[in-house]
Amino acid sequence: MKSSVTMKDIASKLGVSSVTVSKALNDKEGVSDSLKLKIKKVAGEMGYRFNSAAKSIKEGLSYNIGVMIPQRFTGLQESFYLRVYQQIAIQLDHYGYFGILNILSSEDEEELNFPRVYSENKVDGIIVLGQVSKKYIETVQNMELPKLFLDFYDEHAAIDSIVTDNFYGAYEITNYLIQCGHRDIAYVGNIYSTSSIQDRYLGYYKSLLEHGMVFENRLLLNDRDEHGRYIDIEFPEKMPTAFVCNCDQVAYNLCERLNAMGYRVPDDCSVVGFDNDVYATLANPQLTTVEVDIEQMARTSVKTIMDKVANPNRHIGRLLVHGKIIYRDSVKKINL
Amino acid sequence: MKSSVTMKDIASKLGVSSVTVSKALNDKEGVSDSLKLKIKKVAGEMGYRFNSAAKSIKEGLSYNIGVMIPQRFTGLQESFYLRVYQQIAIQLDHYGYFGILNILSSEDEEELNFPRVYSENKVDGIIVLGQVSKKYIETVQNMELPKLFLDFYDEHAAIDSIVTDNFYGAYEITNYLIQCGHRDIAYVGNIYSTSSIQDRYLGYYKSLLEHGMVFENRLLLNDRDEHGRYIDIEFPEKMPTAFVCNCDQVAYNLCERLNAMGYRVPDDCSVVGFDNDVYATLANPQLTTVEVDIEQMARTSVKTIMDKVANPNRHIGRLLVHGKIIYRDSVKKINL
DNA sequence: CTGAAAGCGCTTACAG
DNA sequence: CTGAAAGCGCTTACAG
Repeated sequence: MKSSVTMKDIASKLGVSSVTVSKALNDKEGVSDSLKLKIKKVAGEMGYRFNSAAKSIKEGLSYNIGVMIPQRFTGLQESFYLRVYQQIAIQLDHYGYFGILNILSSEDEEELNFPRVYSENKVDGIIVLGQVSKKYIETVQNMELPKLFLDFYDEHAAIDSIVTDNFYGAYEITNYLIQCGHRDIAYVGNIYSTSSIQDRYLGYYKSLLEHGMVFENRLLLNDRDEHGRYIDIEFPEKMPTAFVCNCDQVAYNLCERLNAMGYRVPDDCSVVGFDNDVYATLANPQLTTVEVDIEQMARTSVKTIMDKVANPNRHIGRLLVHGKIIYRDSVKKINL
Repeated sequence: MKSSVTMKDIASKLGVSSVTVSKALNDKEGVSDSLKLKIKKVAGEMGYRFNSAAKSIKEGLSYNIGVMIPQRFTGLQESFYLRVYQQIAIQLDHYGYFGILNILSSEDEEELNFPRVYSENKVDGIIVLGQVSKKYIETVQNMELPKLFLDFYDEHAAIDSIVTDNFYGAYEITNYLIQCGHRDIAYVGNIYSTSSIQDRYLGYYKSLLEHGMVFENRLLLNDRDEHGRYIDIEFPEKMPTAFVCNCDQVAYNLCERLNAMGYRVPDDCSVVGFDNDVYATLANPQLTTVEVDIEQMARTSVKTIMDKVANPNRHIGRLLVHGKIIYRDSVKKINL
C-alpha cells in the first residue's frame, strides 16, 4: 500500500488544508461546490485512494465481517457453504462491507481457539456458518462482538440464528408423499449429527403423526457415523415405498444404490431430497426436493449482522427462511 | 469494534507506559522478562485484542489479499474457483494474512471499474482468479499494487501469472489415447473462449502432430457460445473413436449425451476430461482425466504474492503447475 | 530496562 | 466557507 497519495498531498498541491480535502471527498458540508469539484478532479488525476485503515482507527469499525466455516464442511464434494459465503460477500458489498473467510480448523475447534479475525480485531461481526461443537459455541459466545449462527442453532445459546425452515420443509414434502399414496415412508439421516438433520426428521415425523400413521424404528435409516462420514445404509427387511432424505447428496447416493440393487426410482421406490443443490439435477431421475434459498439466507444474514453492528443490543432470536418444494421426477403416485 | 481494551488501559493498570506494553506483547527487546510476563497475563485477563487497523496505518500494510473472481465463473454448477479461493484463504493464514473475496460483476468488468478492495486500500495485493476481458486486464495493470493472474494469462500483459500446465496435460492425455490405439480423436471446446481451453487444444494438437496424424476441422467440436453458455455439440458425420474434452463438466455432459444417443462409453467412444473435479467421478463411467492440483496452485500463488508484497520488483513471469493423469474407466484400448 | 515524543492518514468538533 | 488542533491505537526511533 506504500501510502502513495494522501489527502495532505492533494491539499498542498491545491494550497488548501487536508480538512477541506476530507470534507470534499466525503461530500460533507462546508466546502464550496467549485472547490469540491476541483479537489475531486485533482484527487482523480493523482490517483488518490482512500485509506480505510485510517478511517477504521477513528471510527473503531473495520468494515469487514468474518464468515467462519468449520473445516469439515468444506470437503471436495461440498460447496454449499462456499456458495453461501459467496452470496454473503455480494450482499456485504451493498453495505460497503467486505467478507473475510475463516475456515475453522478442527484443531482450533477442539482447542477452543478464537479465530484470528477476532483476536486481531479484523471484523465488526462474525457469521458462524455451519454447526460447531457445543464447547465451541461457548467460545463464540465469549466473543465480544455481534455474532450470528447461520444454518444451525443451539437451544441453550442465546445467539441469534438464521436457518432454513427445515422442520416445515420436511413436513411439507412428506405430506406430498402421503398425498401421492405412500404409507411406508422412511427417513434417511443421522438425527444426532446436526440440528438441520434432526429438525427435518421432526417435520417428517409430524407429517406421519398428522396422518395417523405409525412411526417404527425400522423407518429411520442412518446415513453417516458420528464424524459425519457416510456409511452404507442398511435397509429394513420390507422395503419402504418412499424415502425422505436429509439432503440431496444422500438422496443421490441412495438413488445410485437403489439402481444398483435393481430397484427403479420412482417406479419401485420414490425418493425426495432437501437443498436443491447440484446433486438434485445430477441424480437419475432428477429429484423432487426442497429448495434452500441461498440468496435469501445471505441477504437476511447480512441485513441482520449489519443491524447488530449498528445496534449491538438488537436481538432477533431464531429466524426461519422458507424453502420451497421443487417438483421433479423422483416421486410416483401409487394406488391407495 | 468499540475500541474495548487498549494497550494504554493495560499500561495504566500496571503503572507502565504503553510503549512497554507494545514491546512486551510483540516480544520485542527492551522489557524485562518478568514485566513482559506480567503484561501478557494482564492483557489476557482484560481480554485485550490487538487493533490491526492501528498497525496497518503505521506500516502501510493491510495484511489482506484480494481475490477477484469474475461473476460469470461462479454459476450454480461451478465451484472450482470458490475452492481455489478457499485454499488461498487457508494458505494466507500461514502468513498472518486474510483473503477478501471480490466477485467482479459483469457491469464492473464492462465499465472497467476498479474493485472496492483496491480503491479503498483494503489489500496489499490482488489475485485475479479467472480470465477477465482484454480491456479489464489493462485496468488491472493500472492498479498500483502487487498483482497476479491465476488460472489464465495474457501474452501482452507483463503480469505474473500462475496456470496449470494445460498444454502439457492435454498433450500427455492425448498421447495416452493414441497409445491406446485411437486414431480418430476429437477435441471438444470453444478455443476462442479462454486461454486454458486454447492451450489444452494446442497440447492435443501437438500430440497429433508428433504422431504424424492429420488434424481436420471436423475434429474440433464447439461446446459453448461466445458468452460461455453451453450449446449442443454437433458431431461430425463419422463419429470419432475418442474425445478430448476441455474440462470434466463438458466430458460429463458429453457422456450423458452419448449414452442418450445409444453410444456406450468407453466401448463405442472413449472420453477424457480435464480438472478432476466432481464431474469426473459423477460421470458414468468415471472419467480418466488430468488432475488440477488446487492446493499446489493456491500455495504457489500465495507464496508469490507474499514475495511481491515484500519486494514489489519481484517478477516471476508465467509459472506452470503440473497436472497429473488420473486413470479411470472412460478409455478403451482398441485394436491398432 | 523503561518511556516521552512524534507520526501513520484520517475525521471530528470547534474557532474564525 | 475554510482550517488549526486534537485524537483514534499503535510503533519507531531516540533519550535517559
